[in-house]
Amino acid sequence: MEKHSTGYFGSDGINCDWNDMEKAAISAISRSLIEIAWYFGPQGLNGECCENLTLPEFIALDKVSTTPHCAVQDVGHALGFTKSGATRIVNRLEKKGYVQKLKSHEDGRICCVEITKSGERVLSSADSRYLEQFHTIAEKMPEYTVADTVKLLTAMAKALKG
Amino acid sequence: MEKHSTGYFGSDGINCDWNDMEKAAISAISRSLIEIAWYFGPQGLNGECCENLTLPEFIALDKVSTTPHCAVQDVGHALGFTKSGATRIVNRLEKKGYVQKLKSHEDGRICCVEITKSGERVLSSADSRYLEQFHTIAEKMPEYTVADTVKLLTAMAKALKG
DNA sequence: CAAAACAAGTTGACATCGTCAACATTCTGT
DNA sequence: ACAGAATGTTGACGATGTCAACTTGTTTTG
Repeated sequence: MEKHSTGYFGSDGINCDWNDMEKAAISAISRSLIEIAWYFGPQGLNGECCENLTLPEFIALDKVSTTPHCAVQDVGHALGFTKSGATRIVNRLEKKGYVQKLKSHEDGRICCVEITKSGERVLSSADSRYLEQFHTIAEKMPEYTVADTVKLLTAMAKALKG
Repeated sequence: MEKHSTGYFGSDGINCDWNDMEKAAISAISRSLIEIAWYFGPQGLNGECCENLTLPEFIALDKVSTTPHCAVQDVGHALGFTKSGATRIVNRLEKKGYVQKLKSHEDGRICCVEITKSGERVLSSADSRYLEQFHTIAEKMPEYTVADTVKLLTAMAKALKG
């Protein structure tokens, strides 16, 4: 459970998963992770998930669309932003017409952010774009089926949250 | 080969890998990808690969360390930046003492960017940090061995470049 | 060989984007 | 009712990348 907290290069050979990999191969893992993160991240795909939507905006919009009575801070938490940053990204989405802000009836301090029809359209379009990208990549991995790749990535995403 | 170029939601059932997944599951893939990209990307890990190094800086430093006679623009290409942006990120690394610029002897226009000892140290430290993160995540995926996960991610990273 | 075209790198002006701190407004607990 | 806490907004700011114009050095071409 805590075996990695004191270093994963442990040379004692006990409780270490990395024994049979040389340092070079290990380093390759972090490069792969970064490669993937960079490719699908904020700078990848020409810096936009689809026309008119950056990656943080996509994530924010997704959060709004999947959260009933979504507060501004909920968006902030999804992104790891401060409440100030949350306000700003929600405002941007509002200016683009993808969300609207409504005062909550239960709590006057809270803004309920809701996705608009236009927002749903662009969200789905961005989704498609990512899927297309993924499909293209998956095709270049003949040693894996698409289903297997999807399964592992899904498990990994789930592990990130847990 | 070209089956996805006309849409991967094809309903004809021919040449379509997505048949047996509902739309929700498909959408989950792009969410997983984004989850991963966000986690390991520029905003993840507190916005720094390790103390004093952002993700673009890490990538730049890695490029420098693996490219003999690395020109400023080589760094730019690795990141998808303009030559102007490349100049700026190299300058930042230089100011931090992680690289140094030398005029090329073969071509007076070119700056050979070289990593310093201090740069190598921080690069390795950032590497470790990523590895640690990965290890933590991998532990939360009991259905896969670390080796299998590594293998797939490596294949995926390779596919991105190809 | 000289002039034009091209390529590498730098720089000033600028746009974007997120943080910090201070603030207004609205709840909550006692 | 009142102190304290929570939500959200805003001005000032810093970080970061682009664009266009420029300098310098190389290559091509007539």
